Amino acid sequence: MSKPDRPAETSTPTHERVFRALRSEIMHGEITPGQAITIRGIADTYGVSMTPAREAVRRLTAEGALSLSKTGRVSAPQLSTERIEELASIRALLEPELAARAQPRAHLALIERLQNINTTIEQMIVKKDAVGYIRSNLEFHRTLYLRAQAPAMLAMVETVWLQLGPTMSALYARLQRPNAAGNHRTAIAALRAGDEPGLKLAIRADVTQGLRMLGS
Amino acid sequence: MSKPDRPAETSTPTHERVFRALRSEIMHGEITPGQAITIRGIADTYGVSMTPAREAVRRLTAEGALSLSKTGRVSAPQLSTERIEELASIRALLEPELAARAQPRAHLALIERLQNINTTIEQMIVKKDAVGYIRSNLEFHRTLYLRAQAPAMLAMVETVWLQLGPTMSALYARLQRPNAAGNHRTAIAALRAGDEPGLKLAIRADVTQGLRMLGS
DNA sequence: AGCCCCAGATTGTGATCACAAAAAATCCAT
DNA sequence: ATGGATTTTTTGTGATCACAATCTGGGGCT
Repeated sequence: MSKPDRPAETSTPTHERVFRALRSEIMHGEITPGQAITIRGIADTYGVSMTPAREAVRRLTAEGALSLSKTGRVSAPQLSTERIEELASIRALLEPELAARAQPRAHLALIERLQNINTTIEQMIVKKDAVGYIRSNLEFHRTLYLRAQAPAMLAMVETVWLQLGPTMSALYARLQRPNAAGNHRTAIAALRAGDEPGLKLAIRADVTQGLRMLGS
Repeated sequence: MSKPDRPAETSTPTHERVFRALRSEIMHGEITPGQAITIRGIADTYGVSMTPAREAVRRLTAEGALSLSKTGRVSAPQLSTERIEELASIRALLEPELAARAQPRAHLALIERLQNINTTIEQMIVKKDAVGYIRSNLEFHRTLYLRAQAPAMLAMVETVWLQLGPTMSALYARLQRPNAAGNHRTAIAALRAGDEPGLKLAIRADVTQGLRMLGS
């Protein structure tokens, strides 16, 4: 009898596609701080009209990923030293909690995934690949935090990552990367041992050390 | 002759106006969870076209203030119990820190302002005015945190308030309000005494107690 | 009565246009 | 050539329109 069939699965809207693409670029540091962003530029970069481009920009500015001047011009934000330290503080408050919540749910496969990601991080450090380093570093944290079953808290942390993205990429040379892999190893060991205080400490150290000396 | 003169100071854009108005309504609990929101409805409520209404909705959804179904319909979010507790946890992590940062900068005038707001809160409790209670309660917290000089952290906390707004209003009857004023008094006393641990404890108690038993 | 199906109304989405403000390029007088 | 005024271009903003998907009632069939 062939019911009407539902072949036309509602495709994801254009503004959503553009939003996701831009957000990924910003979070992974592919945008330079202060770089001018124009709505029309986005529109014909992605081959769409102004409307979805504008909506994507609105969402991004709402998340603090883009800052707009009084005249409405948008650009990737130039973060002040105080702002960087503030965002680092937020990470230091939320991420240990996420790690602690993930711990009881972390099984062996997850730990192995984390180790694999960590070797990728080390490779990126050797290759001095800023974008690759940021991407795999965030993947490490996200992989762990996804187990926390705390989507709102994870979303909040991702917003912070987003705001830090362009700055971290621009100041990549000043980033204290050597310790990152070490802190991650400590975290993994604590995860294995079921040592919650140690895990929280390692994550906190990773976050604060990595972002130290970013403004000088 | 006669220089062009600059009388037309660029007025705040329409989408900004609509956004602020909607955001305030949501944060203060004037929207019922699950209530359907239509772009055209917003548009002719505020006497504007669809474009700025859509942009306001986009920003609000980016903040989690509105949730949209797969079909694109938007509504005030129905928070699950787990989500409520998660948001309460975020408040419990961030707000004590904001209070602690505000403390060294808190002078006498601020403390008096807080006391005045607190008496207003008590009046709202007596009058059983849900919206008034939420509004003045948030004003109490915001007044304190503004002194923390931590705009990013405050913005993050406001986002959480925004997400909780409709639910808090709907479940107003279950809110443990009697203790609110008491916790606030404890916080004020700690503020006066320069007792940072006491202040952080009072704020944490206020946040967690107030939101306890919101899902049953 | 219960259920299904279809027509009409509602709604989100994307494109296009007109307009004003701002930025950039150009020109002119010194 | 240089600095300031002016013209040209760029850009954000808001409105309107067309279209498809969705939702809503109503009517007819079993």
